[in-house]
Amino acid sequence: MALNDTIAGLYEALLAAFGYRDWWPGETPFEVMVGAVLTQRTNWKNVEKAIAALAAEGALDAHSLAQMDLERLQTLIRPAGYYRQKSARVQRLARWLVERTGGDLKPLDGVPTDLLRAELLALRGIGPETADSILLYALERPVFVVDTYTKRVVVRHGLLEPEAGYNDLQESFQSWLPDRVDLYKDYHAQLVELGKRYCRTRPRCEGCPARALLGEPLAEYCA
DNA sequence: GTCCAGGGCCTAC
DNA sequence: GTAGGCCATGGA
Repeated sequence: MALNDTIAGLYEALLAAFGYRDWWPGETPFEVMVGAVLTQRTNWKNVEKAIAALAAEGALDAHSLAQMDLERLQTLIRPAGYYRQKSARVQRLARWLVERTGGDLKPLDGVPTDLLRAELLALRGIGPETADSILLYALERPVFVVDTYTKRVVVRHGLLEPEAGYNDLQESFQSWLPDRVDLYKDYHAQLVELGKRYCRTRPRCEGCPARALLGEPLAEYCA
């Protein structure tokens, strides 16, 4: 079977197993942007608490966050962890948007995805996954988001070498899949669910819905 | 008590 | 250029 078919088939299998994930709830695209930073290496439940605190403060907009006192921001987002780093990251993102568009997301519509990605990556604290999460989930750009689970699944089943980097994984998925925002969104969500359940640092492969398509994982990962 | 979560940066070899 | 340390809260 061609790899395109395998990867497409894997999505169908995951969808059947887990159901549509309806990922990344958020009242506004800006809230999704903020969440992308807050969720770095952090359980989403904790992020929700931080976002709720920002919402209660009426601060879920670029202007509010751009000018908020840093210590106040730290207090509000504390439940999301790494609050000293994340407060600065969120504020840099907010200030970038204010300078870029006056604080609105609409004016970004005409900006090429590659240019936006470069601008986001230039912000300290915004790496590839955070930038791509913003592009895909907040700005609806067809960019595949790679995370640690994505790499684990792909490498353990021998689809790519362990040396493969973020861009290798991203380009591979984008070559394997049709260029569709809705598919990219849910596929990433499905891979996260798969990873959480079956593909942690210590694999628990019993019942894994990916095995039928991808085969048994390489022995070196099954110790 | 231990593990881990929807990363990214900085520093040392 | 890459391995290792660091950031921090909260739930299982």
